[in-house]
Amino acid sequence: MEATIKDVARQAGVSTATVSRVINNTGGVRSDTVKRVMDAVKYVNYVPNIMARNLKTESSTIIGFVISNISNTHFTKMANKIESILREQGLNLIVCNTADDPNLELDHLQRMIAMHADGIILNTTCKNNDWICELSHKIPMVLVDRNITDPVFLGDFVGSNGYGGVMDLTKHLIEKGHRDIAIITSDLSTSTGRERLNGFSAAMRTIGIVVDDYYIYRYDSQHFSEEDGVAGCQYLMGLEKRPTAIVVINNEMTIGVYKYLHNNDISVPDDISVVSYGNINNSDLFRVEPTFATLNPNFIGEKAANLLLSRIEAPGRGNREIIFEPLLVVNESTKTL
Amino acid sequence: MEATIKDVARQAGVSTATVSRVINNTGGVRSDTVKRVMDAVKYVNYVPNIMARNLKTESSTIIGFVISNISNTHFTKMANKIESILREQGLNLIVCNTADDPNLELDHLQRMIAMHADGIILNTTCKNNDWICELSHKIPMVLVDRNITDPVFLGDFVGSNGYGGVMDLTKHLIEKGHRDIAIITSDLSTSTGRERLNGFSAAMRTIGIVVDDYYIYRYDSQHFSEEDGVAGCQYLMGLEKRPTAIVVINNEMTIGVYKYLHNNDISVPDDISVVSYGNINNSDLFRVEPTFATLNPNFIGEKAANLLLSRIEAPGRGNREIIFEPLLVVNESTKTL
DNA sequence: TTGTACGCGTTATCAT
DNA sequence: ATGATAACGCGTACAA
Repeated sequence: MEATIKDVARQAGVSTATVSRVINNTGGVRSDTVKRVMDAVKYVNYVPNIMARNLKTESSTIIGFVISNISNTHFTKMANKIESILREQGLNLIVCNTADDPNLELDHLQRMIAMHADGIILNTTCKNNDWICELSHKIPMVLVDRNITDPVFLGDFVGSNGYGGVMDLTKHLIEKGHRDIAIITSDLSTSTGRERLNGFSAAMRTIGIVVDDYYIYRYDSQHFSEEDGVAGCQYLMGLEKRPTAIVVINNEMTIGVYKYLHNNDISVPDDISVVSYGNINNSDLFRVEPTFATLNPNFIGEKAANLLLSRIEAPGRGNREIIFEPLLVVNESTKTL
Repeated sequence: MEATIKDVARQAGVSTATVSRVINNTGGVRSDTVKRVMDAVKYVNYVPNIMARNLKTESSTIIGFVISNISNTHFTKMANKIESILREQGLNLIVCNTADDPNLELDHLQRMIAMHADGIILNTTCKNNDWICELSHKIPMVLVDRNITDPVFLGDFVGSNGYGGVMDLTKHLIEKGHRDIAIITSDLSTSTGRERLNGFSAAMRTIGIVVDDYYIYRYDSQHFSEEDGVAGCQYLMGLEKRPTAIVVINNEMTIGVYKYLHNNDISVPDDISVVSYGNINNSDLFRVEPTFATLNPNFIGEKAANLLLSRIEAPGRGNREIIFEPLLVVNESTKTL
């Protein structure tokens, strides 16, 4: 079916070795034979078989970007940035979506290693930590957003200060006079989930409120999705005594919260204040612009790509961490009590 | 470095053939040897080399999804849907972003063919038509959104009726009394760009207006991006006599239009009416909900995935086309003159 | 039930 | 400057 290097060789009347030299331009071939080979390549429509090539060379030019939610613009913007940087180095980015399913994460990572990818940028589910720690010794790896704090892990991390960011958001509400402040958080087995909740708790402690498992205004959802935001908001709005403000710990869930409130004619910020950890795409066009803590996917993507490149150069180097400091952007979604 | 099938064989004290039989469970192996092999696999941490495997089997389980804009939720939602369908068949979706660059499109497609992908779902740049037509005879291919109307092309197409959709949008404006109607369109070498402009022209003809190259209210941008929407809007708002309404032919450009108008304190719909071809993510939260023609990425994704699956079964079958009929959703962005 | 041996398409080594 | 050939890791006849 597909033309192989042999077909080209036969067509050009040379050996496969020469063809190989030409298509990889290793040099040492007379210019007229180069031309003969090139013509033959065109003629038989030859495309080198990557499988076979990698089998020999023990390398691909593939970088895997494995993410938990391909519909979240936070990640797609990151993907854009990463791709543009890697492409300059002749590397090809491949995006894989785990949908936060640990099994899919394993699948994708297995495939990456099986393809002999040159590196991986991973937004992990945090459910395969041991396995990933082992993997990190075999392939250059950079984690984004969610960290793995295991001494065995070898690689870099780029994320944001979720503790400080959520603390700032919460303090902002406190300064506006709020006390009955709710939080919609998610999967606490992720580093981000824990950190952000801790930031909230720390801020609440300053006004003498303990946020524990029994804190009435706390909702721990399973995922970080819009649907989970809806569910969390529904729960909170169903309470006998409603909170006056909600802290939502990621952008997608905030959208869910906004939609629930809008669909149920609950006004922001008149009836309830809302703050979000992380930018929401196009939120400057929203009826009520959310107050949020900035998260910069371009920044994170750029750092991650560069860390990975330097790690590919020196795979054994020590772990590095880059933490983005979110800024508080105050908009219309919070009112003074 | 990496453990190979030989290491497993040595460790388990069997031949490589037996190991192969076990990991592919082809059967015909005593259960205790199966166990011995499995243990050895764990022990040496063996992952089969996909390159080598595919080199033998002449197949991968890879499906390429090559798109023009990974930041457009239209495509990421499609990706989610496609992935969930393909996964049931044990196929792995890989997403590649061309950013509407014909060279990147070639790169990605070359790599897909070189990886012996089992199929491709493509949102083409429409700049490599001849090459893609040839390619379509070598690998099962389904086009989404943008079509290639070349008799040589072998494959399926899933898209939407851009002609009718934009015509409906325009007629809606006409019925509201608008006459000075502008259009922001894009790259007319794409099938979608042409079609949608034609729909607009047809509607305008019903009120005796000719939309040609010199039609003052027409802006042809290069890409379909938000930035191009901004530029188009800026041009139109700079005209001596402004239009009273704008038809924008995709969702991203509409966002650009919205942002330009918002940033320049031009009110929608009081100062100008706007309609969009295609849904805008979260537009139900917008200050002014846009009137738009629906585009259903889930629908398109589902159809595309299923067409591809059936084409993989029978690669030579005749071309098929599925056209989604957009619905007009009237919201607040259009006012009666 | 298990093992031996060949070939997939490529690159790299060693001759020539 | 070019060619013959061994390897890469795997699956699979065929043999045992």
